[in-house]
Amino acid sequence: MRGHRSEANVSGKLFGNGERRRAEDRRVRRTRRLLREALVALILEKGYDKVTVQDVLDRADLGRATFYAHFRDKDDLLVSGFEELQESLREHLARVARPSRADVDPSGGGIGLAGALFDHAGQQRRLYRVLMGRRGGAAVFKHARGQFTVLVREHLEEAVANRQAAPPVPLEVTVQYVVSAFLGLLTWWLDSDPPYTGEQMGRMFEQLVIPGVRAGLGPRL
Amino acid sequence: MRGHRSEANVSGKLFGNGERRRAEDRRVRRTRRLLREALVALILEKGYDKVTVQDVLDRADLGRATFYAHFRDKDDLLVSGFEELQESLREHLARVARPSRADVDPSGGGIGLAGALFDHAGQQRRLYRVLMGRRGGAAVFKHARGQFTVLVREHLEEAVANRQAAPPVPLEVTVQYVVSAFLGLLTWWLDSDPPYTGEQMGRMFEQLVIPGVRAGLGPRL
DNA sequence: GTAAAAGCGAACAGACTGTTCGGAAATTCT
DNA sequence: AGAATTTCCGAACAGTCTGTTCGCTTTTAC
Repeated sequence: MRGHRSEANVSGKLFGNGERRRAEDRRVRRTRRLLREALVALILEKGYDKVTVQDVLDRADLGRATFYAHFRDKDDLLVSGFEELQESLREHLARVARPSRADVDPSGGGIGLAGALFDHAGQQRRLYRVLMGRRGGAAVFKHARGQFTVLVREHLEEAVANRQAAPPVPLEVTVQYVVSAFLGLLTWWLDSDPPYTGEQMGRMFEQLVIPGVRAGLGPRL
Repeated sequence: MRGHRSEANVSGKLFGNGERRRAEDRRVRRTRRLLREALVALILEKGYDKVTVQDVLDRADLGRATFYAHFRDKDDLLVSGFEELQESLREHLARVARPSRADVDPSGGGIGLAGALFDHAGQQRRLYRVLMGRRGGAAVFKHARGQFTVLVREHLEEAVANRQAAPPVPLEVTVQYVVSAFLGLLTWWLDSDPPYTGEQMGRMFEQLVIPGVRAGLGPRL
């Protein structure tokens, strides 16, 4: 019952004995799992804002002190779920997505980056809905948006790296455009549950957004 | 001290005596103005979520009971500011925007719809930041998004009214795309304060988004 | 000037937060 | 299996915020 999540795994890659990625005390795993499950269920029922720590406690059937032994507050608990998802996404992308610049130049072998993301979201729909949907917590959404913005910015910077003229639209504006369009379509898809597959959403996203990106970045060299 | 805002102005277009839009009790005006000003200032300082009714009361220097005589809760107060802004926007649009379909066919006399919106936001920057920016309240943002979605949907439905073939991308997807891109650029512009005028932002928005809309709606007839 | 409306301020019950404690229970290590 | 450690429990706590009530005072409209 030492500290909070922030302290966990400080040791990095070194572990005490033979077993890699040493499992924590079973009670700890159990408690955290129960808390996360309770939170997710409650968010889907009432929306993040209306869920209190008290609700989570009651649902998970755990003591108050126990919660604060593991998480600083409600946000902290939600973020822990987000980090888990991030790991899963990383693996998914490595498996299905085309190597690079997929969102600017959709001609490679795998599906595009956007498609891969929609795909992953479709598989983990429940969790995505909680983290990214309208019922979810704004804090995590902002966090995710930030990460995603960095990703897109890198892609587009690479795309205009060796041009001479400045693009017709400032790069940052185009970045914001892409991110907004993507997240907007994603959350709409998650929340209103239309009959399109993740792959279809990815294709539609590309049809809509890529022409604008081309226009924003300027003539290809 | 009867009821809340919801009851106000029920009479619609009929007023008791000669004066149109009869002014309310001066104390009422004063109180509401003080509350709104306090809320706006506090949101810009701390962000909507962290502002409590108590804060607003202290800042406005009003009694607790007085607040609840006018507004149901914090959200209600914020929404009242939103409605005020909406009125102002309506007038602004009537004055500067091109008549219709401005976002699909940017060739008319005035500036485009998007440009007009950016323009208005630039003039009322402070209030817009509070209502639409990241520090603002999610509830109002959702509300605004809803209204704006209806507007865009109508425009696009009109644009595809007499086609025979279905568009390559379902209309609703295109609608969500346009709304997301617009609101994304708007909030970014409001929050991070880049050196572009509202008119410039409107033009950039059109450069980025219109190609996608054309692709999404399909070949023009 | 009078009557009606609005503001005041104090007090209230209810909910939630985040922290503390010692004792009870589970788990790990040997 | 037994000892040492870690975690959980549960109750209680001070503190904050909400939304409502009440009788009294002030301001306003007519």
